[in-house]
Amino acid sequence: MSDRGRATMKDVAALAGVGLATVSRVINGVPVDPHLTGRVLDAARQLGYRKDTAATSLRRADRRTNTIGLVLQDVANPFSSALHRAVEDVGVQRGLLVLAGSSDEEPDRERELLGVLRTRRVDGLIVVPTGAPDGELAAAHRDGTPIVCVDRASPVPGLDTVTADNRGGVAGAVRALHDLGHRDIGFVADHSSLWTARERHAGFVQAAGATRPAWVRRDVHTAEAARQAVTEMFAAAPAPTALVTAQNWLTVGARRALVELGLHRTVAHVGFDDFPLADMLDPPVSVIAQDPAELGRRAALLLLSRLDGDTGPAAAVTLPTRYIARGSGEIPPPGR
Amino acid sequence: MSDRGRATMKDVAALAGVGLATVSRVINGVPVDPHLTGRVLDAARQLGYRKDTAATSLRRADRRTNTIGLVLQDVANPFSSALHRAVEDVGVQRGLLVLAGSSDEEPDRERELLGVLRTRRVDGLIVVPTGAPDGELAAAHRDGTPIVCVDRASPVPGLDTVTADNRGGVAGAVRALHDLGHRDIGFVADHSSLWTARERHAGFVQAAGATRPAWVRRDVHTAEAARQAVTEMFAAAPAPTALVTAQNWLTVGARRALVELGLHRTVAHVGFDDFPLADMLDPPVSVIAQDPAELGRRAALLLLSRLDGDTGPAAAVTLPTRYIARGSGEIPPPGR
DNA sequence: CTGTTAGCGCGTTCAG
DNA sequence: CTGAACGCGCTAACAG
Repeated sequence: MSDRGRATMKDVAALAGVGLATVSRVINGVPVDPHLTGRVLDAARQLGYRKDTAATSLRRADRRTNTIGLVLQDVANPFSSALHRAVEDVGVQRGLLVLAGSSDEEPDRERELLGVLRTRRVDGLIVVPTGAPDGELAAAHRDGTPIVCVDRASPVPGLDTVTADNRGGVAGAVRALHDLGHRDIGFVADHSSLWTARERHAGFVQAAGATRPAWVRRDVHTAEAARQAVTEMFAAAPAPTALVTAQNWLTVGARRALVELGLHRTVAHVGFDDFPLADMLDPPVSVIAQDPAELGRRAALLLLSRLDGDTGPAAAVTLPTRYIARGSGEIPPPGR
Repeated sequence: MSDRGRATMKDVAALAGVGLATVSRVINGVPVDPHLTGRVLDAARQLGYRKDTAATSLRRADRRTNTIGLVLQDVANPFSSALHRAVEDVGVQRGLLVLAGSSDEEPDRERELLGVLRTRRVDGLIVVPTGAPDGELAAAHRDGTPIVCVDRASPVPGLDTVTADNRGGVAGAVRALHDLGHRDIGFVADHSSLWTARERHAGFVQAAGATRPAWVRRDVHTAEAARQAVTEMFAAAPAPTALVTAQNWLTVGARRALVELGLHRTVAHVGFDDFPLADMLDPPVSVIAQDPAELGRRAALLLLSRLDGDTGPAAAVTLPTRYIARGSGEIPPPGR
């Protein structure tokens, strides 16, 4: 055996005094004479043998690497990391490892990541697509790599998707505000290049109808920008009596502005997407919650079924959202 | 060429009308006749060729896979995911991909993950160790795989470590409370099996000296358990005038208890580890902050230097913590 | 059931 | 400079 570098099957075979294929069989659980099995396992243990996944997948007929690629917006983002964890949990039961990367919403970075993952010959891909037309995604699809888009619609036709009912969630919350008596409702959303932001806006328009343009702020991307947008919105007269913010960081920035203006107990406020400690603010923040873990779990299960040979038409799973009334969304308009 | 499955170097060579080795040279940037280079690149583009990382690393002399393994407590935990992102950012500049997994503090799961990562022949490992003696870690070390332990001390002698100054951070915060006049200080910490929990406790003891046993609660693992522990601590007389909680979820649970008891504006409270929205609670929560991203960045840089051949003795980097005064820790004791 | 042999796709000799 | 031959560690097909 070589003592620099790891032991190989050949080393194990030599030490156990059996053929190479017998070692392969034992290691892979193919029935073999129990006596030989013992000798092989002993030799393997003695040498600290671990089989080489790269060589295995190179030789196997199906070329499986037991690895799936996961392209997220940002692995450090709570939404993304909850999704990541759910994918990991499903994968681990099948012996799949996850290669995760962050696109930061940049199409170039997304392409690069997908390229590297393709080079790694991952068995499948789960992607939160930036939405830009993406040759790598299309190429991976043509290569026959199963791909599931999650959280957002696919930029490439024919891919499985798992998304939340963004539109319906916002529309429902707006209707609830309307039922409370609110007629003047403001709206703050993220970059319109994002499918989710467009969907949430569509839900708002669907339920709120036409409103003053100054009360609808789109392409707001950071908590700080949301703080400014909301400050402006409520500095001018007339101001809305209720506010819907379409992303969790925007919700936090908006709340900060409302506190600064002394309006946080006066203006009704509902955010899209739940966040930690939302219930510990004063008043607690009502939200339209989606379940990132469930999005990830469903995407992973869908991918597994494709890996198992399911060749049915592309699935489009839509998961419901859930309104969580905590207080901030239940404030009535003035004079009611 | 094969149309099912991807194009190989052979396919590219055939299409370009050159030898296999020439394609290899062009793809790997070894100088080649510019005319041939063009033909090869054209053919590669035309076939959507991507070189196969598995085959590459199998054949290369150094066996590099350009992959590093990252074993975290939980990829979905904000601390872990911030660290993950920092590792990714350092790695991406070197073309390294990250295989991340969650140990959930379970030694068995940790061992299994490390085993799989070893099978993948990752170039290096960054691990938040559970602390249990771990044969896989030791074996990987013996194999010559560079390993950096981060956030916690290494269970295996001779590994590089990057940790925060847990002990000094807590001791400093306790001294600040003492300077404010506090003499009766409670303490709540996580499982004593965790190195960080033991260090933070040591820092508390070092600065606070002997206190009533009922005011020191260890092995408290969840926000809910912290809520109960703090409720009990302040239900009995005498109760402390200040409280230090040694982990962010425990801090949140403790604050919940203080609010329920109506003591959140009366009892001084300092938490270890910052968390989102700590500044938006009332009163804002003072914390001993560590920088998970910096921990990850330093660990990754240390790993890279090992990959570059640094064979110096094991490094033990300790990063300072930073006290963030927001209000809750600046409440004086009654009658002062 | 076991052993032998031939490649998987690529990098790296070695001749030309 | 280029191309042919070899082998990395393993599995699949075959022969015994």
